[in-house]
Amino acid sequence: MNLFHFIIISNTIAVSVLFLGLAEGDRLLDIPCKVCGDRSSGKHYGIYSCDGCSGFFKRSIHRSRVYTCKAAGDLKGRCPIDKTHRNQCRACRLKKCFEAAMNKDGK
Amino acid sequence: MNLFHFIIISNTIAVSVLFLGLAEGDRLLDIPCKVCGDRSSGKHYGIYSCDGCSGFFKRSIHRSRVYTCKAAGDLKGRCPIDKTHRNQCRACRLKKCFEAAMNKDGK
DNA sequence: TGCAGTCCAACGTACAAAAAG
DNA sequence: TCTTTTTGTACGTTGGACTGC
Ligand SMILES: [Zn+2]
Ligand SMILES: [Zn+2]
Ligand SMILES: [Zn+2]
Ligand SMILES: [Zn+2]
Repeated sequence: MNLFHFIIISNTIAVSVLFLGLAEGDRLLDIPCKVCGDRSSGKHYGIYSCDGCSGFFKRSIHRSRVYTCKAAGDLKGRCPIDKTHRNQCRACRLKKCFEAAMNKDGK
Repeated sequence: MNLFHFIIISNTIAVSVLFLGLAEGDRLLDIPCKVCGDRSSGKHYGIYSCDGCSGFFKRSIHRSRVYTCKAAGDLKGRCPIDKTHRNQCRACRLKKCFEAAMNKDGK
């Protein structure tokens, strides 16, 4: 949180103004998961993400998973990842996790 | 944390600005944590220790924790305690805290 | 001032439920 | 059907930020 404190004094008047700025770490509710759009419960592995994507990324990393997208042709690697489809293709889900800048060390 | 306080005074106006900045050399002492070798932020419970070991010791003492090392045979009670392994065995971490002379009363 | 206590976001482990095979 | 794997929630732990003495 940023904190600035200004005191301005003229002849007979003193004004003290305290600014508290909302910064990155402050609690902001209802920010959706950057991977699937579901409701996030805060930051996980560097980005706002839901418990599902957070757990999926954690398991994939800890076990060094390599997934393959089973779609064919132009559809390959382009599976939709939202709350209802996120479990249909692990390859595309993990890809989207990385694209959303998820990382092991929480940035 | 470094703290700079500037006061600028002209004829009829004084401006006081308080900057709170995070500075590099501040809490980063050259003396490492005697338990895990991570950088310490000063003395905690009697010895130079990092925030992690300090918090771990505090929680263990306040809640009278008793941990058991899960290693077998000759390895029992000899788990390596450094920055990357300190969370893998609470028993050995706490043991090392005591061996480094950590104590409740900070002396 | 430095350090102990408090707070809490983010983490890891465990597990019931669901899905896969 | 049965067995194995995966999912996502629950819950305890970690450690950095903050408060107070
Ligand atoms: Zn998600
Ligand atoms: Zn796919
Ligand atoms: Zn330490
Ligand atoms: Zn051990």
